[in-house]
Amino acid sequence: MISDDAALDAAFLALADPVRRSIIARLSRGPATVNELAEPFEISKQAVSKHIQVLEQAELVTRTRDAQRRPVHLNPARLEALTSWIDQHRLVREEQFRSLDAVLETSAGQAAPKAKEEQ
Amino acid sequence: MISDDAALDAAFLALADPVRRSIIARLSRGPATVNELAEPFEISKQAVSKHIQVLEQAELVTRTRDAQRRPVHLNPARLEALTSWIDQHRLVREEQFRSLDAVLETSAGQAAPKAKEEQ
DNA sequence: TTGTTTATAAACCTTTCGGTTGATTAATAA
DNA sequence: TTATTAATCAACCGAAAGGTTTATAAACAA
Repeated sequence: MISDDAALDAAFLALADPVRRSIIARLSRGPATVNELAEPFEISKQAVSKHIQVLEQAELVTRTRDAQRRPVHLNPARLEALTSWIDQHRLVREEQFRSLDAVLETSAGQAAPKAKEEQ
Repeated sequence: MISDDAALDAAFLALADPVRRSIIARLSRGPATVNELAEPFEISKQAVSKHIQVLEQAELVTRTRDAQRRPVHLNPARLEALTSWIDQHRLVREEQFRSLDAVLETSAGQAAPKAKEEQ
């Protein structure tokens, strides 16, 4: 389970690009080589290679070796770590919106409580 | 449920920053004003205001009005949309990694010559 | 009215991102 | 050996991100 800032930065940033998300979607059906992954896109193979490096650095994918090929594999554990982070902050209290004024009144009373940071 | 590329870009990008994730974490405990949200950080309030705009544009948060204040509220639905996207691509087959060569053999059948033999 | 609080806008700077092209490495095939 | 295939490296470019400071707007309090 990651909760490290830099690791979350890298992972969320990696998913913030349609090409990389598309690569993830492809890999969810099984491993693929760079050439295979590059084929659907109109950008250069080098650009796709860079995208894969971004995903790899975020540890969302791993790579193996098969002769000249460097097959790319999804790392489902990292994806799960992201849903885990999100779930921890998804706020259940549905009434929070309605009781806004009351909440503000209360929390503005004293100096704002030092945020506890994500964990 | 969002699946729109631009919306996903914006949402994942918004989470790819420790300040913005920290803001989300804070908001998961209830709404807050810009000043309250800015207090824990060493950056300027203007910078925090920009971060909030990024979150707002990604529709991860919404804003209301309370006199001079512009309270920020979490939008749990958007967060859920992200976990939903991830879950759709989280690949269950655990054996995928082991059967790499077989998979490559199959998918490379028409594109490449003879793949490597079993290890 | 004047002043204070809350927040944004505008201009600017530096770093990073996503893309390109051309050269290079590594493994394999002939 | 030479050629082919698979992929990366390196240098470069324009656009966007994240920060700053200064100035402005909007609501309220006196």
